[in-house]
Amino acid sequence: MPKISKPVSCVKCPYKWEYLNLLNDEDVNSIQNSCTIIHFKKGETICKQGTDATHALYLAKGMVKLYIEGKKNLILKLIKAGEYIDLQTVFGEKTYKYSVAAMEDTMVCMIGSNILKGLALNNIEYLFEITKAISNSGNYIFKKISDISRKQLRGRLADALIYLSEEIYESDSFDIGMTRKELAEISSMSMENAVRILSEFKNDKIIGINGKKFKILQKDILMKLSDIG
Amino acid sequence: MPKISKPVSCVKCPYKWEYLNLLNDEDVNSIQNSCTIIHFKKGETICKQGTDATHALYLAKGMVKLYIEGKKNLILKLIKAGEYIDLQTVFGEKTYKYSVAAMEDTMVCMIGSNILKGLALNNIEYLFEITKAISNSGNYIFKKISDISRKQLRGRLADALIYLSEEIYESDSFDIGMTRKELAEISSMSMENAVRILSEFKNDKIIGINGKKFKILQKDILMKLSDIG
DNA sequence: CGCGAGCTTGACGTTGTTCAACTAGAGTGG
DNA sequence: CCACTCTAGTTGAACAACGTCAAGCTCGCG
Repeated sequence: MPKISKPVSCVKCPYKWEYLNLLNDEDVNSIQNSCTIIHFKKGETICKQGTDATHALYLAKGMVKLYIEGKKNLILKLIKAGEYIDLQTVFGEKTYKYSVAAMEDTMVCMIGSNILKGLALNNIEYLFEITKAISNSGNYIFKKISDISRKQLRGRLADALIYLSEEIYESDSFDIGMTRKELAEISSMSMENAVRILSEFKNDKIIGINGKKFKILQKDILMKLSDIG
Repeated sequence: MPKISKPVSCVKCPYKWEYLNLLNDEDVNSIQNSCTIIHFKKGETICKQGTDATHALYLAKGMVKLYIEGKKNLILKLIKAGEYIDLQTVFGEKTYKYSVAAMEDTMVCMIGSNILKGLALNNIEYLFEITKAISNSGNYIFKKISDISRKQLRGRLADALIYLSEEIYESDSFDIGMTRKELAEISSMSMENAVRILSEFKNDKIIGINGKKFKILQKDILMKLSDIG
């Protein structure tokens, strides 16, 4: 079960949102009072598709996957520490359109939706940054939907590998930190096909694989595969 | 070529955005001064994927399609009069992630990005409504991506027909106002398959078709097809 | 040592795209 | 007014892409 606590000081918190300092002391205080800190273990569900959002979820530490559930899951994106997970559900229709689960041990700050909305309405620069964040988070989805609906297996898997390398781990060598099944769910394909194409890439010396440790050897080819789809 | 003019009065405009009255006179004035009205004919491109947004586009009259270009297009949604077309490109990263084209004769108000952002920063209720609009527009895309990535042809075409009937034309009988190719681009399939499945639906008396005039005869079956994917 | 979860590979059937041929209707120029 | 052409729509058949099923493998853990 998740471990629950209260923040000691939001102002001094090393994990705080970069725009928190746009708020005055009183407003930070009201965040701090309404905030609950929850620790999730790897695999635990943080929010569930179909339920209503009652809190804004700020990801202070760790990493989560945001995915759509169904007969087969589709992972839309991974989120790293320092971002709100779900602002558009707080400011728009309040039903979650997706589920979120921890990819590693994770620390989440839950702030009551009404508290956050209330003080956004009191501080326009803060609201402006929130609006920017929501906009950019939406923009990412456009790329995803176009990639998934048009590219074939190799292109989609290349996309996933580039995504992990550039956006998530920011290195050519990384531990994917997930199962083959999850990698397939990022690329919207069956687990077997993900494995098959990984083997192809390995045989063609495009990537090196050792268990969950991946190394991108020929990024130009991956890029090309992503390009031609 | 598009026909260009200036607004006479934004306050008295019958097509104005429903939240325009949150602004004070001075701010409405600055919108009116910076606004250019453009009339597009059916088929004309309103904005082009890959270019940078310099203006907010408000759709006063008509209907447009918002689509991602590539070897094959994917129509993400149709937008009816009374909405901004692209707020997330104004408030987030300013490169258009999609193209927009007129589905019928259309009237668009172009308002300089900086003007709109500037007065959003002066009027918090206005910004709040903008934030809500951006959030909900993003939420729609989540449904789309999950439908497209997981359902098969029949389910996706059923989705498109239900979408046209419920969201766009709000009737069981409607003129689709687009080619079979565009209908296929909504459902992310080849034009030939769209035609084939339409014929199936027609033979099974699920829908009636006469040229571009469609009539939904057995909505429950369409719903079921959408459900089982 | 045995068990189970995750991984790997091959074979096969299904789904969807592409190519090709044909039809109907709308617009054009003689 | 009639050929001509062009585009949208329609249908069939071949082929490629992808998912599913099944079998076996490996590694960590009790």
